[in-house]
Amino acid sequence: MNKITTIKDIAIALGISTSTVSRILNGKNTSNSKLAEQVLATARELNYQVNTAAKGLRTNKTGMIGIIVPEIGDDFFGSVLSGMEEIADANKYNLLLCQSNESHDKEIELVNSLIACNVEGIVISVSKETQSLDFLNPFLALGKKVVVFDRTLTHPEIPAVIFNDWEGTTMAAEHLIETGHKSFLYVGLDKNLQNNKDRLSGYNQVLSQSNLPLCEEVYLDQWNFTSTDFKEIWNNKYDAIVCFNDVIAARILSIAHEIDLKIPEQASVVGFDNRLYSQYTFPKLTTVEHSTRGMGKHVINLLTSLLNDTEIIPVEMSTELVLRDTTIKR
Amino acid sequence: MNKITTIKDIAIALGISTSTVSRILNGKNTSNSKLAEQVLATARELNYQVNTAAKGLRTNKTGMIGIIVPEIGDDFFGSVLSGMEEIADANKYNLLLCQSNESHDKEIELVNSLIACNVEGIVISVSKETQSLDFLNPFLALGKKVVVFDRTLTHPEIPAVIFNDWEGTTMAAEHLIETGHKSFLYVGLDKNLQNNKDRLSGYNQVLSQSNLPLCEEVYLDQWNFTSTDFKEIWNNKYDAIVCFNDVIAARILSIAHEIDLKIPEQASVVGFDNRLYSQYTFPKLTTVEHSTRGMGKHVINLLTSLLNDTEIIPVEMSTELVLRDTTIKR
DNA sequence: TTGTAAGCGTTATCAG
DNA sequence: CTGATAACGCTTACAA
Repeated sequence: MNKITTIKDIAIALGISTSTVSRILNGKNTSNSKLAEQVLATARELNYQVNTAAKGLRTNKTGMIGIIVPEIGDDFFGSVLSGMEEIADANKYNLLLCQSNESHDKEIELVNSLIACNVEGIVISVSKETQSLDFLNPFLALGKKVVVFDRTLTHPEIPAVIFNDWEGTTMAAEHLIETGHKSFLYVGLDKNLQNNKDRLSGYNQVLSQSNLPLCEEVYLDQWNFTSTDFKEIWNNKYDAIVCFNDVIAARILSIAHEIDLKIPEQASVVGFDNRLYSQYTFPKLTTVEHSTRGMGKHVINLLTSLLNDTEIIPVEMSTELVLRDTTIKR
Repeated sequence: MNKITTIKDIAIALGISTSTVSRILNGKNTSNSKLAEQVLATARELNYQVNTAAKGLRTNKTGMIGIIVPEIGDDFFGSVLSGMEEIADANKYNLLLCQSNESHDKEIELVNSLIACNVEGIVISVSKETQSLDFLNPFLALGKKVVVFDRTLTHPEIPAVIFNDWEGTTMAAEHLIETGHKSFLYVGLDKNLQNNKDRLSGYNQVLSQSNLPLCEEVYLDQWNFTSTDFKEIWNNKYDAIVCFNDVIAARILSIAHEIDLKIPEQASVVGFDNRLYSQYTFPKLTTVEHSTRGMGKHVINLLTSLLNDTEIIPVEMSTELVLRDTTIKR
């Protein structure tokens, strides 16, 4: 079993000191390019890899970022994570991945564990239980940085990255009203999420400008509501069903087949997210698209610029209405 | 800005040595429970968190596992990752997440970066380009452990975790034959993937036992094939279309609406994976389910037992046929 | 049981 | 430019 190569091995091989090796490896010896070449060559030869733990111990820079999301398996977070990894990798940061399983206690535990790992920063999307970001104060007090995204709460020292949800639903509302829709049912997930408020208010704002009644609101468990539940809610009262996200919209389409509710003939349906499967529903789902990978990229950009006082590279986080087959002119 | 608490701070606060603190924190001082209590209390009070980098430097145990997948945003890997995180967390391991973007060069780079982070083990699902696991030999030579999953290649020292894909498609084939299907089209993604061979051979084995012609095979890019492409392939020749996965099956259902191919009346369709959206297609997709989270759990179980010489806790990785509406009796 | 001291791999300081 | 030395936070012989 080989031992791992250290700078000491390189130093011995060339008969020089570890400090010189370290300097050259870090590009801090300007002249003496001949020696530099030798060191680099030997390093390559021995497949030297810096020990980031030792380096971090000395410099207090570990190049690690902690990620806390409620559920990794959720395809929304998966897509955001993918964008995060891309930018982190480009900036030589590593991601330590954790899931809170929607538990606030678990979040607190994870933050401590990330402190233990000496991460430089944390990006987090909070659990449903979480009421405040104050539990991150001990972490901030260490001079570390936090960015909160998607599921956010306000905190004086923590920047938040969210979609402009309001803009997205405004576009959807305008389209629906132009095509003659008059009575809106809004199907949400959790009344208190900031996202929910933004999406709902986008619809309501346009409705009120057009002198139409505001959305009636109903909140359902996205995985478990039944067709009977929905039939009663629907009750032939609405010509537009606007949903918090595509999961809910897809379930409604599925239920519509069961209760013989014709979409889009009897009611139009609009989702939110433009998830992969929204093009596989029948009819194909009209929805609001925003760039989830773009969000992930932006979050890590923001954090790394916080960590290094560098400029933020703008990332497109556009929103647009994707018209498919669940909406129709009335 | 607070400094982080170290064992030194605790030692000073109580007027004892750091070694004593260390021992107590690691549960190595059996008696003198009074002192132990004091240490623990002070640690809690100062919100002490062990510095895992320093600990790892000394003990060569970092508690970190590197994960390399081709694409984090893929919902299959997302789900596997979620299972991994659960077990890793339960065993006090942290996960370092990387994506190869299907590039073998990137994989090599990532392994080096994981060596730099001093991970104890790596779990990897290889890129499409990867032809051999030999690039992991330097890592293995360091006495570290590797487990390969889902997209696997054989290597004398690396255990592989895969689904029993053969079993799954065997069940599907039996069902289709019992319900009177006679001519099979297999739609795959990449002829060389081991998964692909297993799934295909599950179908073919049952067909040959039943004296029916084997599947005709066609391989398509899961995101980009067109309805014209498919119409030509289909050409009214098959009564069963069996697919490598649900993504392909969902696209075929979507295309079927366009080219006026009636599913399941003209042909039955079977997917593989039971992904979330397979219940949102129309008609709802018949598919083979296997536990992706279960796979993730099993992989980390296996790796941690390799690392600690502990026993492997069995995890259910069952396969079953989920009958929905894309198959019919002929 | 306790403290002293050395060392894990690296980098920063300082003297030459 | 280079090398000796100390230090980062922690664990572990070894000695007391």
